[in-house]
Amino acid sequence: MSTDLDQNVVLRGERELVERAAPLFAGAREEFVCAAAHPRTWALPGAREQIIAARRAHPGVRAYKLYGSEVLADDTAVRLLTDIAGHGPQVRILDGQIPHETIVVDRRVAVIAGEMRAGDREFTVVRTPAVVAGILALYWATWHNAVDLADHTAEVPALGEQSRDILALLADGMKDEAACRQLGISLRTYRRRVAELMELLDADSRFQAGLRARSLGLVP
Amino acid sequence: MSTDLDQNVVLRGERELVERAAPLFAGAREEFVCAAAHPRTWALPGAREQIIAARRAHPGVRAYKLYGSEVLADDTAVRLLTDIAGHGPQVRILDGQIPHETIVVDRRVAVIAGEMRAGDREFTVVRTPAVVAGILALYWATWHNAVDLADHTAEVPALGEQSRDILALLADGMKDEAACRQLGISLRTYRRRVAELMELLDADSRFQAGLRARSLGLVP
DNA sequence: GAGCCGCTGGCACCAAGCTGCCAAACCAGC
DNA sequence: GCTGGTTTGGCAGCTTGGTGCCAGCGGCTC
Repeated sequence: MSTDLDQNVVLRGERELVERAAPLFAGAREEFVCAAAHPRTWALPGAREQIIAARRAHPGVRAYKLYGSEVLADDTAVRLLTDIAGHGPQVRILDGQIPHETIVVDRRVAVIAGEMRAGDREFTVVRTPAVVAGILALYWATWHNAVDLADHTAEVPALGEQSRDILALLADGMKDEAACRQLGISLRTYRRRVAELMELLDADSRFQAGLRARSLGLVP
Repeated sequence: MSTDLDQNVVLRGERELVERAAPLFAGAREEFVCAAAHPRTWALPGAREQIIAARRAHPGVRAYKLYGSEVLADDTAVRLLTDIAGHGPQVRILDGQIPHETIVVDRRVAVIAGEMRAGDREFTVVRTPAVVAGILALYWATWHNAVDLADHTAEVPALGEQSRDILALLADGMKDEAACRQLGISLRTYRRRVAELMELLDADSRFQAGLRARSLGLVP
């Protein structure tokens, strides 16, 4: 373990992290921000629960948790995060990857996870105020562009193959007449499909449907 | 000036920054990433040009420049950045603020601008690998969600007050009949406006118009 | 004033979209 | 085979959207 004027410390392995930094996490008084690829970041059993329990003892702490979009593919992770979000912390999902876990406590101390080395991960604890502030600045910039977990799970009505085709045709600005011929279905059925789609998107007009479809990323 | 094992250094004032870190910037061999609120960050005359000239001498260096959305309001800044983008560096605009300037050179050294102190700004130079990597991770996450300057200047057809109202009404899913009454104009004129809007958006159908309006961020 | 814009709104007409109704077709399971 | 439920498509009628045409109303210059 190397020390820079006792400001910046490198910890090796989660055990050491838990021993040295857990009190630090639990000691959060105002703000606890965290970015990670996936909630299952703490390999060490119990460490996670310990920290969560400590945090729940201080409900005044604002907690912000940011994850990469890959968690959305993991149902149990989504459930876990939804549960967490129900207990106070704000949870957002970033459209992209978060390769390095980062935690900042009370705007004073940052912990950055690093590479594996000799089977253990390294964690760097940073206290230099300007560096912590710089990390936070980037964090908030990223946070601002991420979307709330609730919005993420609410959306994406999971539509079928044909519905996607129809959306594509609508997006091309094609008339119903031409679109239904292209799909090899009758005009009546095509419009039925569109109506179903609009109901699914909770849209009152086709304009609104286009809007929603774009918002939900259902169309390129 | 305090030193942590000569790894992390705090520099006071731009003069010291230029003296100590300019060679570092100019020495970039692979990658030069930078985030700032505004390109007019270097108060010291000449420093900026010096660095740019040095960088142009090494065209192999990939340069990434990220700015806050406030620069879009500054015409001269936009022109400057467009010029820069024409010379190789990628320039993106983030939808939000970037309160702390950050520069990372060759994935090895990070410079973070801090507070004013005694009339001078402080700059912190970080070399700790994990911290630099963590900063970069957040940087790229942010970068990924920012949009290219060129896209930004190309889009946004700059529509008037009433057009925005009409977009809002369309987005509400309101019928033309109701919308025109709300605006206090005739149905005929309302539809004229909508037709103009659709031409502006290059849309063949209202669905497509909704799509485009959303893509261009013309509607919340 | 007359004459010339450019914009607006009313009318008419057509095109496009929406939906109820019913018969035909399809697809289980029996 | 038959039977009951679902899906499809045609028809019809209605609503909504789209646009050409022209009259009216400013504001403008000459």
